[in-house]
Amino acid sequence: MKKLTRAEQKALRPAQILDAAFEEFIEQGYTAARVEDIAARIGVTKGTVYVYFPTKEVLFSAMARHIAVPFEDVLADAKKLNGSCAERLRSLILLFYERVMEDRRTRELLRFAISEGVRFPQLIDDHYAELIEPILVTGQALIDEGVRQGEFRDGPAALARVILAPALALIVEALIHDGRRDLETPRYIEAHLDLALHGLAAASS
Amino acid sequence: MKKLTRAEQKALRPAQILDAAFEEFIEQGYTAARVEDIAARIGVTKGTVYVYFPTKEVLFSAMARHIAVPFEDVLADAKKLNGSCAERLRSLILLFYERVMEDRRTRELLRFAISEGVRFPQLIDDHYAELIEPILVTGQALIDEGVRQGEFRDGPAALARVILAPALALIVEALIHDGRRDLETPRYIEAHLDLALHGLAAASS
Amino acid sequence: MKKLTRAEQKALRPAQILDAAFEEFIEQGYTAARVEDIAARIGVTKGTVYVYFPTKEVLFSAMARHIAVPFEDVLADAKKLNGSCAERLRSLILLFYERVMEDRRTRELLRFAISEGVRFPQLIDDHYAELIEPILVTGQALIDEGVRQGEFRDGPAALARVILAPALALIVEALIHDGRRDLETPRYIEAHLDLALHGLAAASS
Amino acid sequence: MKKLTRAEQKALRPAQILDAAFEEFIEQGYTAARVEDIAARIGVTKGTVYVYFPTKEVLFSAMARHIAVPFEDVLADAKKLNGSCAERLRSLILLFYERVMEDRRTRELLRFAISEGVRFPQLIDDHYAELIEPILVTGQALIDEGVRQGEFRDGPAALARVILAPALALIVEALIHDGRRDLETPRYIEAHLDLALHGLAAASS
DNA sequence: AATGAATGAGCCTTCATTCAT
DNA sequence: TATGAATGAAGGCTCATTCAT
Repeated sequence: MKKLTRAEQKALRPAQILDAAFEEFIEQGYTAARVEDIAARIGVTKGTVYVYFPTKEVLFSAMARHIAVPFEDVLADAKKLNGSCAERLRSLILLFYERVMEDRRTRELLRFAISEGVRFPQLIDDHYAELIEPILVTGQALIDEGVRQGEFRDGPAALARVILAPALALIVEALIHDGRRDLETPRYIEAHLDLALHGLAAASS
Repeated sequence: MKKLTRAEQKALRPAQILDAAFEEFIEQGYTAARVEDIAARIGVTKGTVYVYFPTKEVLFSAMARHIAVPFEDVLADAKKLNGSCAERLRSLILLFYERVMEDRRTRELLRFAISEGVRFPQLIDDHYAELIEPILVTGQALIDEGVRQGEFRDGPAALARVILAPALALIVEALIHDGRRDLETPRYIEAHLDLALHGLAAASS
Repeated sequence: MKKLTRAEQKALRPAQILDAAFEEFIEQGYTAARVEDIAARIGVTKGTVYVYFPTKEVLFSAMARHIAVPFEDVLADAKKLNGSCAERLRSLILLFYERVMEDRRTRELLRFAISEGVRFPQLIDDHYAELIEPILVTGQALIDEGVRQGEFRDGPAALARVILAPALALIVEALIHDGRRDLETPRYIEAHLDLALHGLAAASS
Repeated sequence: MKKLTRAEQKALRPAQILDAAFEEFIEQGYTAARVEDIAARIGVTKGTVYVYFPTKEVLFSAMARHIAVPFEDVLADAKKLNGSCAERLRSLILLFYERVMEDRRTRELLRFAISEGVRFPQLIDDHYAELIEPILVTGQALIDEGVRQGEFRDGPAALARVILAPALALIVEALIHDGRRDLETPRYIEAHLDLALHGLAAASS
């Protein structure tokens, strides 16, 4: 198991370093994190990190991109949903909870967006455009379709950002309490779905 | 106006330092902020900061408490609301937007909760207990009253955290985009109110 | 003796540091010299050096300017010379040996010009224009005057750079052998004067 | 041309490395030069350099010896000179300009003698004994012969170091200005020859 | 109360050198 | 012979903190 060839080792190193960097940056923040501690997490010395990443800043950016990758296929899955608009909206919300809220890596990505945004504005804007915006666009398209079909009522509430907001808010609560408090996630999600679907429902329902 | 006695000067110093610290900590984060830059903001040297605060950590905690003060009277105002439960809920939500979302200082307090939470967990927990929890309790009490009075339907949606979540989410969006993008706040708030009130409304309404 | 006030100490620091830097840069060269060793020479820590000079590069430039100062009054003295042109040329050459060749600080300045010129071209050019050029101009004026007066013969040899060259060459020998070999300075100077004066002498002399 | 057998390649490697080292050491100085950059100049990696030279220090010494080789036959040519002593001295001086002053490699050797002398005193002393001293001895012998033959006057000026000094001084000027200034070499050489020959000429001439 | 010179621990980054491939 | 991943000892520079004035 421990016997990897040099070439194999090398191919794995960047991802290893990035994963270690993720943990260290989360725990300490960009400035307080030490390159040496990142290296130590995978049993190498700091020189090795510099073989792959020229500066701490580049390492951070690369780490952010690396972590964001799995985020991308949430969208792919969102496109495959079936059923009435209400059913599909419900599924979209649930998908968001499962894949974003419940995945530590994407959750922590939001922490970086908030805490290191001043230092890496470009990074944040790119991530927003690539990850968040498409989900909002998908959600909005779904809502608009529901309105056209008479499933949802036409009114100001038909705004995807607001409909999905409780999921974002729960991630924030999770980041703030960081395991020190019970979020009552199942009940929260149920309330969210209930509010969204009732709030959007056409008057005759 | 500029002529303050030494005694007056002295009485103001701590608040001055705390305000300067707030700005610097926001822009740089706890670790990257420099005591010397905080001092420079009010035209003194770093030695002066140490006259009032023994360490950078203590300074940060004091700053957080100092910034949180105006937050407290949101609650007082919330208690004075009149009208039907729906009207009062509406007012409570609007109050939250006006006094929290729109106030830079309380908004940035949330940034600290997210970015420095690992370093100052006690601080975060205290703030949550003193500031957020009472508002949620007040909101929940209002909703529960509405349910008892038949104004609101009885169901899972009747959860204050979810009802208020869009306001929290908008603050987060504000922190992330930091002025680089239009949040469409008025439309967002309208949608939030519309969703909350329709989502909670009793069926016969 | 050891009792200096803070203010006095501070006023002396820059010069102290610059003198220490001079010694260290000579012994090690710019790149190999360590700021910490410079500081240690005057019994302070490296942080202190950075209180006065923001980078090692700036420190080096400041040191070069500091060392070059005494150089300047060689020129002033050169202007005061009396006697025939031959006597004044003789005195100028001797002045150069006494004040430049025999002064360790100006001698080492030439080493920096040669060894660190690639790194600090501006510095070298400035020094050349301020220190060497005026001496050559003075020497050339003297020679030209001698020619006009019939004291010196008119010919290609009447070129100050060549007439003074042996002095420069001796400095170079001194830098190369660095005390490991006897330069026979008195005999060398005598030969230089003899060559210059006979070489320039009008045919009839 | 580009097709060399491995064996040929191998035989050339050391010289290639030494040439590359020469360039890099000139541009950066011993300490600042990087082994990796030396390797890159000939399209290999630093490991290769270590195959041939165990340390950077050894590499530097080897480079100095390698560069000095062509220097040696200046002497051989000097021995072949014909004509009167004045003619032979003239030729010797010109030979020195052509072969030393005008050859970048030997010129830069002088820079190393001055800048890295403290680090490699043995190297400098060896070079001096092998390269400079013989030339001075040859020059001195020639002058002495001229004196004996009545061609040159007997006096202090008859010192080879002083007679040849302007050539050394011009090399130094070349090193200092490094192409940023016109040295007026032809005129300078003419002046040098004129001064030397007039300065040494017997009184009756 | 305010200053700012001085400290020294600490961190990012570099690079000569090693060695398994 | 050549490679280049990995090491680890440095070294430049920063900054929280101290303290004499």
